[in-house]
Amino acid sequence: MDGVERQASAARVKQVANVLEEEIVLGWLQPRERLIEEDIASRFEVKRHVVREAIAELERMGLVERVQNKGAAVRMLSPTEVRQIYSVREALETLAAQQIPLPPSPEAIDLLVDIQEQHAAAVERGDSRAGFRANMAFHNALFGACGNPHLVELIQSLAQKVHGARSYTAANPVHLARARDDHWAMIEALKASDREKLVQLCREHLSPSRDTYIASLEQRFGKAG
Amino acid sequence: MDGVERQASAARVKQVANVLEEEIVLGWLQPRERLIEEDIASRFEVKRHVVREAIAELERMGLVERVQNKGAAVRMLSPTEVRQIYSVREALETLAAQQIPLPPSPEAIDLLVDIQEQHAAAVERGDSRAGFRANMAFHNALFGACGNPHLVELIQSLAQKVHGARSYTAANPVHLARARDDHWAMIEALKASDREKLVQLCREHLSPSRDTYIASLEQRFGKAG
DNA sequence: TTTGCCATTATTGTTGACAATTCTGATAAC
DNA sequence: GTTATCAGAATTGTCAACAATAATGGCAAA
Repeated sequence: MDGVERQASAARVKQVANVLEEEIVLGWLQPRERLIEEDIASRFEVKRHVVREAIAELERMGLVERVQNKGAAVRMLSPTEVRQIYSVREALETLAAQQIPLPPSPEAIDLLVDIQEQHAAAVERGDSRAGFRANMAFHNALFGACGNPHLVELIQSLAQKVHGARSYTAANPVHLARARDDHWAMIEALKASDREKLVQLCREHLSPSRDTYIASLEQRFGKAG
Repeated sequence: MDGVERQASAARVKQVANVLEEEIVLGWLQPRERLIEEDIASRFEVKRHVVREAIAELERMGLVERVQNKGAAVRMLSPTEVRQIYSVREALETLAAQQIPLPPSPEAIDLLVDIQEQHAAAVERGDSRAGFRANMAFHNALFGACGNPHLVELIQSLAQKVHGARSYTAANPVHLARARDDHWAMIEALKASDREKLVQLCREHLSPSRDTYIASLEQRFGKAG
């Protein structure tokens, strides 16, 4: 028996994919940067076929682009794509917000407050990695309250797609602080059973990161795209 | 040089996945039925790792379920899941219908008419396989006109998830005829630039297959689930 | 200096063999 | 007759070596 219990391979695949996802989101891996299977394999101490599955997962999420015999590279989203994705996100997230039963259960509130305290702490100490995780957890918990897991799944998948577009905001203190405030306001709206306010907050919560990304993109590469 | 040009493996994976998808949808593969990797591999004359990727794809689509060391089996959707998925489908498809620019381009109409003629012909001669394909093509073309590929992608993925629930309707002449009539009506609404009618048609188009599936499921397994 | 070609290297794709696990059916104990 | 146990078969998971392809860099010709 090994000292460390041997994980099921499915779990290892997920783990590798998650770490790579974070590194893309946080901008440690730049667009166009290639993902070399063997390098990743040795880094995570897994076999190459595990890395292959993880990369396939990232491809499905839209974070990475694969070309036959040329491998995978971090994907670059065009401003148009970003706009389209955010447009659908807005529709789905407001839809979910409209379906959250009000008043929410005390447990749901407690969970959100719990997560949000972690998020606030991460923002406080400038830990963008923990901030990213807590942010994702908050949105999952919030929209999870709508009671339709399939809707939540779609929201998650769309959020994942633009994660790559968030490296510009995920490390920016101003945006992080703003997100934190938004989250607290959402919790207040839930407590007050103010659906209109909640929906509005969800909608407005999306714009800043979208606009920041598009602006920085157009600045770097010109207005085309 | 081979007589048949050798396909890229990515294409072969897709092809295998598509055929298996059809067989699940048409009920040739029953729920709980296992998918044996080697059998499939020899049937399609591909290597096992190709089959594995294809099955992983089906798992992502939600058509099969995988268990560690036990393989994949056709997935059974509970009535609750079906209801939840259709609820999101309705939201997304009406959303897309609302975004289709009116009046539509003549080319778009021509394309839809073209596809729909194939669909009608398939219904006429009772070819459920061709009917399934044409039906899918019609919906892709229709919602594709909304101009947001990411929205279309979500609609497709949701449709795929409940494909397995459609084996009851996909082979039923009454339902096929009804779908055919609905499609023609949609084309008419497009021609008339009658958005309200179009949206209504899209919404009502979904109910029959959902209700039929749920009813047959509850009849077979009782009202639980 | 630049450009085109070629050999070398780096990387991905494919394969078959083997290991680990689960399923099946027969046998024996109760 | 039923249940427990176990060997063998069937099936999935893992691996390392090999093949195929694309990237790299050097060298010669202009």
